[in-house]
Amino acid sequence: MAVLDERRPLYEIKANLFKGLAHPHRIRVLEILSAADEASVAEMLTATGLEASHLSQHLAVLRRYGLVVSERRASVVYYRLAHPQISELLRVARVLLGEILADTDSQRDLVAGLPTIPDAR
Amino acid sequence: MAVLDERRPLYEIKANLFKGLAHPHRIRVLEILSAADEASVAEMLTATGLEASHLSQHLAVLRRYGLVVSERRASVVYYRLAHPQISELLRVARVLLGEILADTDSQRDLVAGLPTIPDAR
DNA sequence: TGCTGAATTGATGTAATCATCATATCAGGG
DNA sequence: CCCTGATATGATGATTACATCAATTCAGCA
Repeated sequence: MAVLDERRPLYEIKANLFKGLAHPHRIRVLEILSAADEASVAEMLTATGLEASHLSQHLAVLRRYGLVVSERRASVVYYRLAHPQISELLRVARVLLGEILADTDSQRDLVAGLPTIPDAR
Repeated sequence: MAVLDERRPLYEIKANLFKGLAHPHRIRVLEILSAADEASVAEMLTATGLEASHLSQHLAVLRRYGLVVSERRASVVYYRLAHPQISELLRVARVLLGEILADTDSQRDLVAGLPTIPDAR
C-alpha cells in the first residue's frame, strides 16, 4: 500500500492523505464522486473537460493514495470513493474554508501575511 | 495573498489548503499549535527535533499558505494558527484516518489498490 | 481475427518541492 | 557599538510532481 500505511507515524500518514488531495483536478474528481457516489471515466471526462490521459493520471494518483477504488464493468471503468468519510472531510474543508474566507474579507491583510511578518516575500 | 485567494475557483483554493498541509513536518507543527495555542520557534525546535533553518522553511510555507501567523516579542518569535478552524480540520482528519485505518486492518488489500485494479503499478 | 471505443501506461521535458548548508537579519546585553 | 542568541533567507542539488503526447491494453463486436 505504501501511502496510507498504518505502520508509519500518524503525522506522516496524515500528510500523505493531504498530499493526495493537494491538486485542483483531484479535488474536482473527488467532489464529483462525493456527489454522484459512482462515476465512469467518460462521465468525469465530460464533467471536468480534461484530456483522457491527464484525468487517468490523476485517477492513478488517487488510487495510489487509496482515496478511490475502481471497477470495470464491460468496457467502462467506474470509480468510487474508497471511504465515505472522504466526502465528509471535503465537506468539513469546504465549510472551514467558507469561514476562513469570510474572515479574510473583513481582515483581509491580517490574513494576507503581509503585515504580521516584517518582510513577507 | 496568492494562496488562499478568494478570487480563484473554490476547488483550487481547497487544493492549496491541502497543499499547505501536505508535509509531515508541517502537520507536526500544526498539531503542536493546535494543542498549545501558541508556541515559540525555540519550543517547536525542541519538540520536533528539526534543524532551525529547516523548521523555519516549513514555517515560511505555512505562513505563505496563510495557515499560521507569527508575532515577534523581544527576540522570540511566536506562532499561532491563523484560524482556529484549522485545528478542527486536523481533528476531523485524525478521526477519519482512524476509521479508514481500522477498515484497512480488516480489508487490507481492498484498500491497497492492488486487487481492485488489474495492474496496479 | 481484426476493428473500434474506452481507459491506462510510458516517455519526455519542465516546474515545484525538499533537504542541507552557508549567510543574513534582528533585538538586547555588555 | 559590537557580540550573541534567535530566527529567517538564499543558493544548491536531489527528488518528486505535473503536463503533453504517443503507444498500449482490454472488451466487445463485425
